[in-house]
Amino acid sequence: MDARTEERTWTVGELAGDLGITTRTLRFYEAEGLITPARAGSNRVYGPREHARMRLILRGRRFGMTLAECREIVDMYTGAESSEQRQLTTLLARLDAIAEDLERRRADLDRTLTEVTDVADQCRNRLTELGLEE
Amino acid sequence: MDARTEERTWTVGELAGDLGITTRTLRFYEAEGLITPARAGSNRVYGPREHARMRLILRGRRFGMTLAECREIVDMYTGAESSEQRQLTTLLARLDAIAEDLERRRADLDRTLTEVTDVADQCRNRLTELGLEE
DNA sequence: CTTGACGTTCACGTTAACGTCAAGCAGGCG
DNA sequence: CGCCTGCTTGACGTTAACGTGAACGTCAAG
Repeated sequence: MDARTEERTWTVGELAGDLGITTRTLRFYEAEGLITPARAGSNRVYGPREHARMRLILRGRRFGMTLAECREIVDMYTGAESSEQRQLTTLLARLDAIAEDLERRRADLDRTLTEVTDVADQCRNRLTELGLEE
Repeated sequence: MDARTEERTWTVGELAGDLGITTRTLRFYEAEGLITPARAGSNRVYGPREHARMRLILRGRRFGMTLAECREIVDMYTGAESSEQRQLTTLLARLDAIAEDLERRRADLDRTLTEVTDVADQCRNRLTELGLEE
């Protein structure tokens, strides 16, 4: 019965619930060419591949990337194995650029984090002072 | 001549150029209550205080915060010294929540970064393979 | 005195990323 | 059978964060 190729599938509603988004978002992303689920008749069928792809996209969104940027990256991921030498080279360049950007963001975030915790510490000190004065 | 209180000032255009944004953005932020520059006649005059405030806001924006969130944070920063005990407590709670969020983002970013560098490494391996085969 | 380069306010336009109906089909259930 | 639930495709509405232009003031240079 070919049981080993039986992969889990999701409907729009299921996947949306699973990912914490709405069905509208899934359909919108499809219209924008970010995902291409299979069809059972007219109904969308999402497989594990689409599930992973969506998680990638959503992570991109969390980092403030536009949908176009998300698509670019996800396409690069999925096309990484099948690429020819020339494409691999340009892909590698893009990946390095992205990594560089991410490291900049990381440094930025670290600075912000220490600043925030510093202010929080000042608050704590001020509070203990106030507590001792009265 | 009270020279020690002479602080550097900027016009809209200067500050915009300095921060890499447009004058429209500065005026918009003012209309939204994020900054309140002084005036020389009808012209806006920005001091070091506004400059720093803007850098804070822009950093918030880089992290994908909305202007409302930026305002909240910046207001908290500047109001940190003058606050009373009750306000300090709620302020501290907010700061801790923000720090927690930032740490989550940081972990997320780290995961992404390692993933990207992993894929890049796979690319490099694949490229050296291709180089050896021919 | 006119020409630019800067500033001002007011107001409508734009884009991304969805939300929100509307109208209709398909299947299961009491 | 009627109803409910969940799917479908449009199509229009919405919000944030500015862009863009109009219409005007002001000051220094030529």
